[in-house]
Amino acid sequence: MGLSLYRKKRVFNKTPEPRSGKSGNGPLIFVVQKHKDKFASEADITLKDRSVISRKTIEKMTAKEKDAAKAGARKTLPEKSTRIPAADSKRKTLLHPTEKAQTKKINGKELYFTNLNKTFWKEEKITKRDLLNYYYQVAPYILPFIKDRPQSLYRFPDGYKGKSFYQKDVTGKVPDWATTYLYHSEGDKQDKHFLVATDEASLLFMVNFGCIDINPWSSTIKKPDRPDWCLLDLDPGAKTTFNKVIDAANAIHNLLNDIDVPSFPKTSGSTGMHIYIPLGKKYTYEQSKEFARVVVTMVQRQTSRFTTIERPLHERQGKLYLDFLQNRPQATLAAPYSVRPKPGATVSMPLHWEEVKHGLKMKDFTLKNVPSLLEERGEIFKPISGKGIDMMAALKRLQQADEADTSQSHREKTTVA
DNA sequence: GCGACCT
DNA sequence: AGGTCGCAACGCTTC
DNA sequence: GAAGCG
Repeated sequence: MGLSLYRKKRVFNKTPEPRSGKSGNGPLIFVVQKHKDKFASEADITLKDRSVISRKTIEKMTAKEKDAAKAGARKTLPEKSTRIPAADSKRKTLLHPTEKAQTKKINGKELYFTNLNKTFWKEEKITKRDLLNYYYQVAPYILPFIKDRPQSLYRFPDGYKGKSFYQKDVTGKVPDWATTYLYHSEGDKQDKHFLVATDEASLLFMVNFGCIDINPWSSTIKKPDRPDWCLLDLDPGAKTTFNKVIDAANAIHNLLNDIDVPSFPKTSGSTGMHIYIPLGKKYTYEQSKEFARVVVTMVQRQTSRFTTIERPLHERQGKLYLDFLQNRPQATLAAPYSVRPKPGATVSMPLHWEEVKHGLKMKDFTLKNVPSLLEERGEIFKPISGKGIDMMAALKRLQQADEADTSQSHREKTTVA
């Protein structure tokens, strides 16, 4: 329960017209209503979006990006990054370069690695051994974001183009030393168990099991109802360029900056981007989802030319889908530093916001270059599992920003008129 | 990838 | 001994 | 009530 925000009435256009820079899309829509628990002291919040919220910053941003695109180069800047000694170049490869199977002791557990010579990416000549070596090298970086979290296994026993399947229930399929998490599905009385990642051994076990990407819950088994972070998933349609994804990401960043909410971007490794907002295990999935709904709704209205929050594919018209529904129990997204089952063995790569600009390419980050990149750049995603935002304060600021922009748009209109 | 269950 | 099979499932939305 | 979506 908790913060419940619902659509009162859908008024805005399903296929919004290209904004000619004049008016918004009409009155809103959302009412954030208090419920008796967590936010009992808060008054109802009504956003009357005229959808002019940060248009200027968007336009500014777009101009800046044009310059940047002209200038070419993408600069990186390690600000506050953490070098993780264990992942420095001293951390060598895990596996023998030619043996097709091999036993290794990891975290005191015997792991039998199989089919090491099997090709997982044909074009790039990447083998299962390469994949295991990759995760061994980045284990110190990825583990904080998967540790103690139940995993959805997405298995590709024959490489990224081969037959694949999802697996949640691992009852009887994993070694005795593995940690699992009891669950029941539907009206099923049968005991089922998620695999829980706990350490390097469990990570490498998953990879040997055919998992190319790692898909953890947003919460840990210690507090399964309280996600560490809120997720915004930018999922481009077929005819959306990656530069548009970048525009939308920056629009989200600008809005969140305006309300003092920290956010952390990464490439998805597939076609889109993911943005993380730290919640510090303070809120429910429901609250996280509704917060995300407000944010993407406001951003969608600023960027209605090329984004949508409509779920049915045919409603999207090839636009960039701003997905906030991943903020629910048991939903997963590829973890930071996860390889993806995609051409080029792309990696879901955490970025500095300054890097999120035109010219950035998904294939800038792959299994081949990420380990050495990490040595240079260090860890930058730590804050996503740190101190969380004050969601109520953020919503208030969101409303204030909304109202300020609304009245500003009125002023502009009357001045012009 | 691998165990369960057929032939 | 070899072949085939199964291996997720939930909230939301529209039809 | 079923079927699509992620």
